[in-house]
Amino acid sequence: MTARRPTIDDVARQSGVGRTTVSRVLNGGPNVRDEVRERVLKAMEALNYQANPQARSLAGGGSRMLALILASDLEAEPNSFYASALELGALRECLALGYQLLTRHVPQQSPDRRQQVLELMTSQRCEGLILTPPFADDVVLIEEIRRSGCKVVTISPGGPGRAVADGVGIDDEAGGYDVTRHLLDLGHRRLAFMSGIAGHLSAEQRFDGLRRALREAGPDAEVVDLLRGDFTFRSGSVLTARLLDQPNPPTALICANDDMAAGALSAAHSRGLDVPGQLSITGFDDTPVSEIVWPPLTTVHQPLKAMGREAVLVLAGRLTGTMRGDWRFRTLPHTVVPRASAGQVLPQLATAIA
Amino acid sequence: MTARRPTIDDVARQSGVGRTTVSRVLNGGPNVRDEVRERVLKAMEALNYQANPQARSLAGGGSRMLALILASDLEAEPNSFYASALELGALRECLALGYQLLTRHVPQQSPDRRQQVLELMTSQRCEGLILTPPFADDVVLIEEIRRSGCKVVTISPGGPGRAVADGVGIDDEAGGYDVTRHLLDLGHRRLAFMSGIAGHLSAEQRFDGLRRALREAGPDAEVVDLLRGDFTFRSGSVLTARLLDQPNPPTALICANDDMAAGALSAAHSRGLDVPGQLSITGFDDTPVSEIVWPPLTTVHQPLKAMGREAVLVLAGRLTGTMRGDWRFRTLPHTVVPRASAGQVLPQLATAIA
DNA sequence: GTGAAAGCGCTAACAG
DNA sequence: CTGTTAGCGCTTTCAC
Repeated sequence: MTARRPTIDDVARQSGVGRTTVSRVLNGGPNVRDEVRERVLKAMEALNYQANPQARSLAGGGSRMLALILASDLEAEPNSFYASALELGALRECLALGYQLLTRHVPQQSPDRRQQVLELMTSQRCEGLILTPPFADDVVLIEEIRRSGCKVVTISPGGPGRAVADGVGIDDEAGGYDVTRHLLDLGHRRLAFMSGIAGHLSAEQRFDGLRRALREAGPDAEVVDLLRGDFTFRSGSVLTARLLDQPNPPTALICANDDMAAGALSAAHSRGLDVPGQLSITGFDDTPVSEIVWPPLTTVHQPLKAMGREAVLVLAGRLTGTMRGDWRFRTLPHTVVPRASAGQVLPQLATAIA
Repeated sequence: MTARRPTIDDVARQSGVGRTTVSRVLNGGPNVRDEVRERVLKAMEALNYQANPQARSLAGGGSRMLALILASDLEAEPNSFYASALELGALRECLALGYQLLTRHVPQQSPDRRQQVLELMTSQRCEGLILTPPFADDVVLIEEIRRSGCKVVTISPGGPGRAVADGVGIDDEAGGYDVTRHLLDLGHRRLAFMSGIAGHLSAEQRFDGLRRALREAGPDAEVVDLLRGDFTFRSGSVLTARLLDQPNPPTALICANDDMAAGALSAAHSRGLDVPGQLSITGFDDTPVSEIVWPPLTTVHQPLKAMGREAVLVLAGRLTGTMRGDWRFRTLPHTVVPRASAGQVLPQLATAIA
């Protein structure tokens, strides 16, 4: 029933060479005459041959398996768009380079989270791992992974991660600065910031950028509230509802990601607040969420697909030895995407404050 | 550097038995004294042994690899939430049962889409495939997969798929019926329906349900428009904008999924239309999108995680031989989730029509 | 340049 | 009940 797949020996026989030679052309090895290589390639074509990855990896050749590790919040819905975009970018590059990509969500609060990552790595014989925050700054984990001979690249490492592995990401501090400037330019002076979980260092840097922008803007601009969310829609809506309960709320709320901004929007709507008329809200990431909500979110675009692609490229470079030397952090460009959720401070609000 | 992983022989030596015996306890085989099994288990524990899946699969044992095939629209953003929920449910069950899960998005319009699925299957040595629409109704594909000795289970097959493989899903016709009844009960009589791509048969059945509900409701209830979308947010907003351009629009719009409903909502907002005051909108699936938008979407809950879980269970049953006999379709319960996007027809609108 | 031989870690007959 | 013997398809020394 099951048509047996052709093996390397079938190709060898068909092309009248030894098995080793086939293996050589398969792996782009040296010491094969062009004429012979040609012949082997033709036989592969004819037989529709494809190397068996299991056998290959068992025999000691690389497994050509990479893994993308994403943090998940056991009970909260995962930030699917963020994950998908990263995955898509990585996947495309893997395809182009002939790697396999495994994507795994690991509960970030789990006490054995490191163990889970390590287990995936060993059981699947991964050659390279892509770590997203907060794993990207888990120096201990990174060292353990490397000890097993696996390459590591981090997405958006906050600082510690950059010292121990290659990394890819945007300049988060500048992103926070830029979106804050955008709001300041619109006339806002009373701002609130909603951060994500504390371990997500690169997101924390967005707040550093906000502070820098405020310092530059002078003493009349201030952060009236600092809310600690967890990147979820729910936290965004709950915290914003609480924020709006207080007297003299801010005129603008900067959120560390789009999901929380969507939650903030929802809370504003439930109170019948006009956005951006009475409250401007901004997100971060520019995931599809920012266009799905109403009004569409002003946000900071992060080139997630490119980041995924770049991560694979780095891994491949380290694996093949093309890339050598010190850890490198590759900064990709970000942009503020002005949409309708952030607007000018209304005159009466501005004067009320003055 | 790289600590060599313990092999089955290490375990055998350590526990003083033959390699085969270890293999047997590994695979839960019969013919092992409890005392010996105990001893072997202890040795595995002590050595922190984990079977090498590559070797296992190469040796002819099952690869224990399952794959979830999702349709993607090359250029459109994927319906991430739908995919994630299905994946999460499947993944959890896989973990429990000791299977690996591979998730792959395949462009549904690609001429070689079947080839892509088949290639993934053979290259990864999958033992079972979970097919989502429209692949779930691709009888040719299903037969080809089975010919390779791989088990198949479909998610939401529309009809053809049910005749050739096991399936899991809700009663989509009833779902369409129920949400339509909900709207009729709210007083709506002029309805519009937005469908997804034509090949997605189970989604088409939702429309059958709508028609049944209308027939029951009598002649004054009617479908004033039938829009053909493609399940994306964009198609939802574009088509709705067009719909609202026409004179005498419907009072309610039933969308075949949440993403299109979100798009519809967005289009309504851009025109300053009150939802649900002037237009009620409903979605389908109850993905997080339905809570992210404003007002939250009335929708039909589809137990996606349970569907993913159930699919793996079926595959496992067929693989182990626990489940035998004819293809079975397992219907999971759905429910209408009333939220704020659908409301009563306003008196003036009702009379305007009368 | 090329091929023969020796495994990688495991499962699956087949004997005991 | 348990162990022995062959491979699964490939990469890798190491001869030629």
